Amino acid sequence: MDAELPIHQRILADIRGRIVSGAWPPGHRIPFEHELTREYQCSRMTVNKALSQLAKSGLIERRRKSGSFVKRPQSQAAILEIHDIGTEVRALRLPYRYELVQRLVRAATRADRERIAVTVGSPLVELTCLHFAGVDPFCLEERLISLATVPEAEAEGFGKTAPSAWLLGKVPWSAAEHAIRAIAAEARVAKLLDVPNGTACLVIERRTWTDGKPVTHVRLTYPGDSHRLVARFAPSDG
Amino acid sequence: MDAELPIHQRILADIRGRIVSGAWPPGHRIPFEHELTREYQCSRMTVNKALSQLAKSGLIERRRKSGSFVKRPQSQAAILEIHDIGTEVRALRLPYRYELVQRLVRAATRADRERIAVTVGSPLVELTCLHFAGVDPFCLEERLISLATVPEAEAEGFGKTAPSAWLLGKVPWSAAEHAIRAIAAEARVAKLLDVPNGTACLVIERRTWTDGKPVTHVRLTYPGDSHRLVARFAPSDG
DNA sequence: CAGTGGTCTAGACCACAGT
DNA sequence: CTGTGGTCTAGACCACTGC
Repeated sequence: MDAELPIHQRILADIRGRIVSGAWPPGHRIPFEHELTREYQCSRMTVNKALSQLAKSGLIERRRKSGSFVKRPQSQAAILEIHDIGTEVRALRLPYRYELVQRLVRAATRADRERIAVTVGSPLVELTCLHFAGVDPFCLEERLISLATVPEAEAEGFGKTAPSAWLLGKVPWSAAEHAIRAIAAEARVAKLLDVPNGTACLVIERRTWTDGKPVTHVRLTYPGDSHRLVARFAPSDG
Repeated sequence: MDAELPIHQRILADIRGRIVSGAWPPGHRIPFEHELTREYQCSRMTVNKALSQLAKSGLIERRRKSGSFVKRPQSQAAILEIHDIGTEVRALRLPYRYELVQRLVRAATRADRERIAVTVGSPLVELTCLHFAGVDPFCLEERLISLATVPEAEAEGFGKTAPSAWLLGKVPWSAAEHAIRAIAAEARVAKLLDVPNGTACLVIERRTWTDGKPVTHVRLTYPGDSHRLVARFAPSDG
């Protein structure tokens, strides 16, 4: 039947199947490693590989001297994939256009500290950009970039290149934090997005760090219900 | 300095650090296993454990005969944790209250098929519930449960127990799909949430399956900007 | 063909938590 | 103390792939 999976993957799949199907409910004790060793005719390392992975993915809990137990599903975790806006638009089979509305270089104010964790007075680039799908504004991007962390941003005009793409190629990797909420479009936002005042908008804010230093804060505002974020349940291991 | 990490975790952290810091850019070849074996004075299995994990978490790519290479960051993935509403409210240090507004048992209409993938005519429970934080409505829950998949739901009144908690204990595990968007509250929703008509609301819709069969569709509507979804970047391994 | 990673073994020692 | 999982070793064979 199966296409000759490695032993540890077979063990993992078997156990996961029993948990997912409900045959082994939360709290159920999984056979000890040495029992599985006999059952699958393999060494303990192989069994351990499977069980460690199940533990890491949160399906089971392992306790010394007691054994391994099926965990209660806890916080629903979903993987949210956040794509590049251009890619997003083109996936809708609409022509994509980027437009820089404003670019400022200035010193950070106290108000900026809530958006990007820099000290007051440290240099920033502030960008306002629009992303179009066809003729309609698809997304308003308001961004701060810390010049202390990314000094190269001072020389970049962002007239042609969208800042997200530029940053991806420039700043190596990072930690990030997302916040998603709904707002009513205020006058300035409404005008830029060409929608009536007070239109419900989806706002995604993302803070990014590299090596502990703040890189950028971006606020993406999507008008109306034109945009949906889709996430699938975390399947974790495989 | 370090608190005596296991060797494989030290290797993993070292390599991840070099990738995340940018010292090893995308495309950079990671030392071969046998090289790391010498560097860390450990066996190949230990090195392999670290590298396999890095590969599984998507930071590196491994190719036989060629070696292991730093991957380009691809689609930004963030882990979105979706907690139980009661837990959420209590985390805000507010008293939580659950209230059932309406409970119906009926046959699925064609309109339901967009929400929950059942055949027309198959039996459903339809629930409308409110979750309160203090005296204010915090979240409106509109839910369909497929009685074909979860027949026990017919006997449950949901007067005291919120359906999410009940389902978690009843239906084993599942696949799920989330959609997040912003809407303007229509009259009925606005009245239930005690907000003005047209208030921007955050809507989370979740479809759940078990073993390929549809379990439930739930629409959670959070008024105004009272609610923020927070996601952190997927750090994967650790 | 040769070198890489993928997998596996049959041991071992240790830390830790129940008894 | 005992039994569990956590980690590690020093080998081994194989599959794949680039030369």
